[in-house]
Amino acid sequence: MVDVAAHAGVSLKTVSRAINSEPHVDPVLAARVAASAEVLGYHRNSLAASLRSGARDTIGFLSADLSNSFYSHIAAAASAVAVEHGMQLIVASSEEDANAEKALALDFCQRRVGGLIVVPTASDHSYLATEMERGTPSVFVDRPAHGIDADQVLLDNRGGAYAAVKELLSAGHERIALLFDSLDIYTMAERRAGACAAFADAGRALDPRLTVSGLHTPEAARAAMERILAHEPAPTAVFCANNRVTIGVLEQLLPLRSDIALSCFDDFELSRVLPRAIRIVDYDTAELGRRATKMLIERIATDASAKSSTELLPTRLITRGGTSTPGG
Amino acid sequence: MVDVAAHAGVSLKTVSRAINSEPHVDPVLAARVAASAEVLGYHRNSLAASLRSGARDTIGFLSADLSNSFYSHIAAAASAVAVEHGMQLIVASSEEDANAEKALALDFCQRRVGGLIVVPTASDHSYLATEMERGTPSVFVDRPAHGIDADQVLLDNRGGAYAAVKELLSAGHERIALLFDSLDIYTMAERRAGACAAFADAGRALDPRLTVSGLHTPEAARAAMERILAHEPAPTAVFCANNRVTIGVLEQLLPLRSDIALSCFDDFELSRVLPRAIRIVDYDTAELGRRATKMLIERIATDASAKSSTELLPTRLITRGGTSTPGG
DNA sequence: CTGAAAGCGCTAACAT
DNA sequence: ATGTTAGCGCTTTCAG
Repeated sequence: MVDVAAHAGVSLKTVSRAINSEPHVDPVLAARVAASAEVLGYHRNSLAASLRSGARDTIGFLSADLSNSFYSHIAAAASAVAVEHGMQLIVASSEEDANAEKALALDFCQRRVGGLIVVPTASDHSYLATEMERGTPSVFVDRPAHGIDADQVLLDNRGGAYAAVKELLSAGHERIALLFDSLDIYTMAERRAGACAAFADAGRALDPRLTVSGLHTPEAARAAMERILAHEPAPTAVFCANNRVTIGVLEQLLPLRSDIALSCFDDFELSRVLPRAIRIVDYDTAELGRRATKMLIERIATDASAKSSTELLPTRLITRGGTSTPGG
Repeated sequence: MVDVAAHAGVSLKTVSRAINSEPHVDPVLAARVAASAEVLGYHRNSLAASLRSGARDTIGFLSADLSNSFYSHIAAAASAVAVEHGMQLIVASSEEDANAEKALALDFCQRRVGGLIVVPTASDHSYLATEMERGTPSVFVDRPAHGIDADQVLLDNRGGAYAAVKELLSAGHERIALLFDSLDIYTMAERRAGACAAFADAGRALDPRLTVSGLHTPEAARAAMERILAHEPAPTAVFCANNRVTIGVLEQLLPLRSDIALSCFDDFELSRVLPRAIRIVDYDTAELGRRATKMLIERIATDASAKSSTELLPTRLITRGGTSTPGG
């Protein structure tokens, strides 16, 4: 930069102003600076710039599992919004490890990110309180924060499950199987609560023999479905609480050409191609990332003192597969 | 940091050494420094550190389309390798826009990234030559670089297509339809070349009425398949050159309960659940990202002068769907 | 509208 | 093993 200043015959500060296209710079000088920069192959060092100015133009995105396409979609949407606002997204994945999450979050803070978007794993996030006070706000996505008061963007898990199960009940289904992943997972507990509420509103209770949780893989879900079909009078409907469960259940039911009604949380690739119809609790994944990023940028811009808020993204029931959405 | 030094009663440099846990530091002093840092709530500023030391501990990942799960898987794998090596990944998506790609790449360079991993869109990458000379190496993933000599990690598109089509020919199929996306896309041209080679080796020529390209969406592929079935004697086998084509073809064929043999490039979610068997040219997506990151880190570590290399990742033929992989 | 000086937080290169 | 001094590349005062 000093070289550019010398070459252009102006002061360092003028180069700085010209490079950043600040107002009140003589266009002639600005042009001369630009020319000199070009000749000398000058490249601005934005690290050095932000060191002195304290500007924070990058956002840290900390996912529990980036190779899960659900979260990578969120990250992609977040990145787009960040770039739109002249910021960049740094991403890292904690691989569902609470210690890794903490280490990565702190590393992001050392890099002086403007803020953190976290898909949390760790049960305790109080270590972020210090960072927030020091000027690094966080927003939590998909799962709530614990031990700390922060902005959040969550899905309406409870409402979505409620709507799906209520629909099955209204259709007159007497025997409804409910299949969940581990109830330790926040989203699962919420979805179960929604299902329970629908049953309660219909004046009915869950059938414990048709309600299974802890199904962590498609294979576990498939086996659970097989067991239910073998030992009980067949259910007339099944509610699958996430897409892994759905896939397992489909593996079991499709070959049987079963006409058991299916209602499932989470859409998935190829759901349209299914040879049978299926109801899906759908939502806008990218919107989770967009909303979180906007909230964070908003919080960075205004003062951190504002009360933290939680946004609940709506879900909707759609039909997929069968002949219902030809070519869709 | 000066405060910490004062509090601990040592010099600035000792604090620096202690914080970075350099060797040759009195453990007693180190402990005192750590304690003071804790008390004062000191956080290292890694931006300032790398400004002075010139260290470059972040990698820029520039994807053509991050919301495409294929690329986000690559990014996730790259991030994991980067973190393993004490670096972080910054990601951005050019959204298949050559200008955006250039702007983002240059922005990464301004941030003094250690190197760039690029899933290219732009046809011309000569603008990166300057950056490479100035010490920012690039490696290209999935698609080759143009107008510049750089490291690359590509799929064996040609070999995979060759194997798939050869298998169909060996099985005695007389009428094989070949469906491609636009041949302007590098991977498509390669896959077509592989298919042609298989035909040539069998002493046969492609049937132009059964060979369609430019199928950019599942719907276009579905319509193409419909047209072929309507106007020609039905093919006994179809080769789909990517997963969007495959989905479109499945939308057309599944409702018909057709037993036309299917051989498709790219695996996809739910392929196992298909009610019919399908041959798939499969590969390790994450490995693309891992290899690229390792190549880049290697190149950063050694001198940039080494000859650039191209790695070709192998593909393999697998069977999915039907009853062939129960529960798999 | 332009410039000179000071300094962001840290580390490299010497001392000691 | 520890301290001193200079300076990374830029921006921010504050003067002109």
